[in-house]
Amino acid sequence: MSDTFDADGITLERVRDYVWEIEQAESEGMNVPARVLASEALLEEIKEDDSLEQIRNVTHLPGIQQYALCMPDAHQGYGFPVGGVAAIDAENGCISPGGVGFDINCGVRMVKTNLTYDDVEGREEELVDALFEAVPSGLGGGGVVDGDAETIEGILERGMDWALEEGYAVREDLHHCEDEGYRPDADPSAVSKKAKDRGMNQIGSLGSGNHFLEVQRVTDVFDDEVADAYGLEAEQIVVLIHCGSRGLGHQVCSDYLRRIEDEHPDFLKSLPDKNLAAAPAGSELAEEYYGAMCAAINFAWVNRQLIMYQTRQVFEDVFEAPWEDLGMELLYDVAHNIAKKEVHEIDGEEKEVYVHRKGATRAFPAGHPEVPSAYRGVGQPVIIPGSMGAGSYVLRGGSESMATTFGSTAHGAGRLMSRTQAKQEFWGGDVQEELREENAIYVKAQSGATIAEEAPGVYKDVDEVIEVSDSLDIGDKVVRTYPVCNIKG
DNA sequence: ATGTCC
Repeated sequence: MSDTFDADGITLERVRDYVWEIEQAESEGMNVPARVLASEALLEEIKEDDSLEQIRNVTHLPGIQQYALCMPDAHQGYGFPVGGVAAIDAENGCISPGGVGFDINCGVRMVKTNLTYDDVEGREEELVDALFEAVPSGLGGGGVVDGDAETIEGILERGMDWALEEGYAVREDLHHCEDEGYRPDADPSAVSKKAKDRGMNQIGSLGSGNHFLEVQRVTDVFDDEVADAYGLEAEQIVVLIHCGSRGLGHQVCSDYLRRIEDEHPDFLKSLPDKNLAAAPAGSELAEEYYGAMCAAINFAWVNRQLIMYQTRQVFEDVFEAPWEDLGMELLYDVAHNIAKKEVHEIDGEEKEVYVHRKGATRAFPAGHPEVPSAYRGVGQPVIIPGSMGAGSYVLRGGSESMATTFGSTAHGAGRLMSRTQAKQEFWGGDVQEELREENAIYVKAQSGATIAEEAPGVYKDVDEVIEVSDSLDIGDKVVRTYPVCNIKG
């Protein structure tokens, strides 16, 4: 077992199993070291793109605490790597839109059912067609709800509370959502009219890219006690919904990147990559971005709620029973592109930090006060989608997450290649046919190109990613699922 | 991710 890993000019030292460190070079402007949580096999893949340079650049941000982190699914992104975690002093540091990502509150929710695979097998096409019909997907406009200006304000201001008031949610849905589906710091007045206009006709829509709705079956139970607390068991049918804040969140990110360039040019010039653009903590711009981002977070939660609402209707039609009788409770909804003010113990003292999780999932452990009461005894559910050919995992927040990763773990399998490269390697129709004939997985998409971009071979091995999380006790395996049918943009 | 460039 070697103690260093040479990644083409960047040297990583092994701290312990699955923990690698890029030493802090103060002369180069690094404020802290960088850490990468990965097996050697994953590190071999991670080193092939710019992730390691990017995470080293992140350590230059003023006020960053302890170390910048790459989760095991890391790949290169815009400024920050996707799969990046950075905790930055909320008083004397900064907040970075690039550390959140364009798709603010991209995230995942899992809906349970009391159906088993036997109930669905042979009816996949009927189900996938009905879901495709009921859930708007693809680029551009068209949502479940036709919004006006007042609707948008309500959603941005109140998040899932809006959905409850309007009859799209039941109270229990809010309890099974990170932050109860509502960020009180949201400031709709900090969201541009252009962003609101883009969101207006996208309320309740999947979007494109890696976003999808997938019916799955539970294939493996790793922890009986926690699975029982979550209400999950072998052969059970569940539904996974993966999407974000659509054009609205994208526009918020673009607007504030532009304003940082205009209003803080000197600060920007001091950073190694202009795509790391950050607003100094305490500045008016930092407050406005935080308020706008929180509003976009609320929008994304309503978006996933409306897609779940439609899913419940579809199951009622197809399986001819009220959704309550079908056991279609929300297990949990997690955000994986987000920055939040949180208090963490750092060097023995409690400190308020902006925890940036860009392609990383909150993974709070048992006993944490922010874990909903139903799950507080075992830790929060962490939902990690794999590719449409691999299946997904439910983890529980692990005992070491607070000490190791500011309460975070991975968010997916992580890409192995760019979308452009994926389209050269795969053809959508072939991928779709192979999944159906060899794996009995029914995929329906607006665009063949999207299927190629999201082909299973485009992703890292989700089992390997989860092994790292489980071994480090930051997110522990509870159940694994396998796809039944999938709709996407 | 995204009305894949204002």
